[in-house]
Amino acid sequence: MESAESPSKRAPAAGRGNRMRAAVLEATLAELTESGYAALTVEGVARRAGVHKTTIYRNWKDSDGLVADALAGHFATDIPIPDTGAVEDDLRALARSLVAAMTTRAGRALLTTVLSDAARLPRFAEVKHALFEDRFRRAEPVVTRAVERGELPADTDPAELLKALAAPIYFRLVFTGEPVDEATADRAARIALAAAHAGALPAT
Amino acid sequence: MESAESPSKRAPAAGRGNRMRAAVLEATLAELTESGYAALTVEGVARRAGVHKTTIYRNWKDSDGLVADALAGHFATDIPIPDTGAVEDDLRALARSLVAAMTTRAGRALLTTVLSDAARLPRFAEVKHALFEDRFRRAEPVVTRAVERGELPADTDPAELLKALAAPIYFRLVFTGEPVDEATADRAARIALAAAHAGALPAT
DNA sequence: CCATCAACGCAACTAGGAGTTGCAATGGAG
DNA sequence: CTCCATTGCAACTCCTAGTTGCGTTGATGG
Repeated sequence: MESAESPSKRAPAAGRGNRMRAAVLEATLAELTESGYAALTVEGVARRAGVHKTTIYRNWKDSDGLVADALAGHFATDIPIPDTGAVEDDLRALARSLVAAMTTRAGRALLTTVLSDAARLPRFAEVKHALFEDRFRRAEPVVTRAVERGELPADTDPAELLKALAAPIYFRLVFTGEPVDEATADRAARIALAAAHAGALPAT
Repeated sequence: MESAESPSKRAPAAGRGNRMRAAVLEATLAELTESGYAALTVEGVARRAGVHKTTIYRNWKDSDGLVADALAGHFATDIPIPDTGAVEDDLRALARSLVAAMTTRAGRALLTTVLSDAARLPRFAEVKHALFEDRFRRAEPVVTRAVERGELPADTDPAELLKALAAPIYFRLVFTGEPVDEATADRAARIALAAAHAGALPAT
């Protein structure tokens, strides 16, 4: 998404903008974590970043673009895809990775932000999509391998199984507010596996 | 939660305040549905309700109290508890009721509001609790009856089963944005049932 | 090493919502 | 029909969004 170079002109000062950008995005995440999306102010971010608000407005279209950038950066780290040779272990590993990523203070707050009504903005929808669709697609081999090994019914839908795995974890995180730990992850794996074995997750 | 009567004074004009209150709460829901929580303004609500903003400030502590009241009112309608004699039918009925309640435009928008960072305020936490804990508790007989009939393992945790039922539905609603219909409800019932039969939902 | 110019700092705006206050208008209970 | 609680209204203060013009700075090419 970076703009093309204009070779006739002098190169724009390289490190300065990047430092500023990093400071602002970090400050945005911190503000979101502490106060939430509805309470976010550009001036607050500017103060925390040690930057003037005009600088922010010159680099981001509006505060939503800023938040979207910050979230995209934070959730850019991919979850490792396990391959132990046993579905149950793989699913448990996936679930535990998810739990670990979402139980940090920042993870919770930023998840909340992604789910807030900001989600009606296209930029946020993209971040959300990357978080819940693309990530899941990357993990699908875990299921297809298990099917090939004969551990799961042949018509098991990989995406559906992964959603059945993630749903109980996100549900506790976001809705009931109950503690979420490795036991939660293991239980989610057990539920998803039971559903798959029972043939409750057929490809449509 | 109504204030105690003061018998020595004249009775406060009865119908007026109630009409105003209803108009304001309805306007609040409409604004939330259209624009979301972050974009909500007291003046906007006042305009839509045909009321002056001072009136709102005199009747509600702040805009959060207003939103909390509106949400509590909207979600006050309870879901009917089925008792068909067969767990599978009961669970399907519960799931379908949930889907019906949450797939209206207002239902989606208000669910989003409950999940927004407004949730860090105590008033919203109460609404959320009523929505996700109390409701579930009311539905627990569906599970206990099934256990008594021998349809489910004796150590099945009612709350866990109901959460396993609701989780996939909410997950699609809130996270992936996929369409949610009766087929989704039926699949959720199948997943929850498979997990229960497999003994994956034991009481802790 | 240093001049240059893009990017940043800064002040001063406009616009609008949050939340408050004093007073006038009104409508419902008695 | 009267009275007074409640609402309408205007005029505030304070804060943030977002913009503009100009002065300042610092990284880079020469």
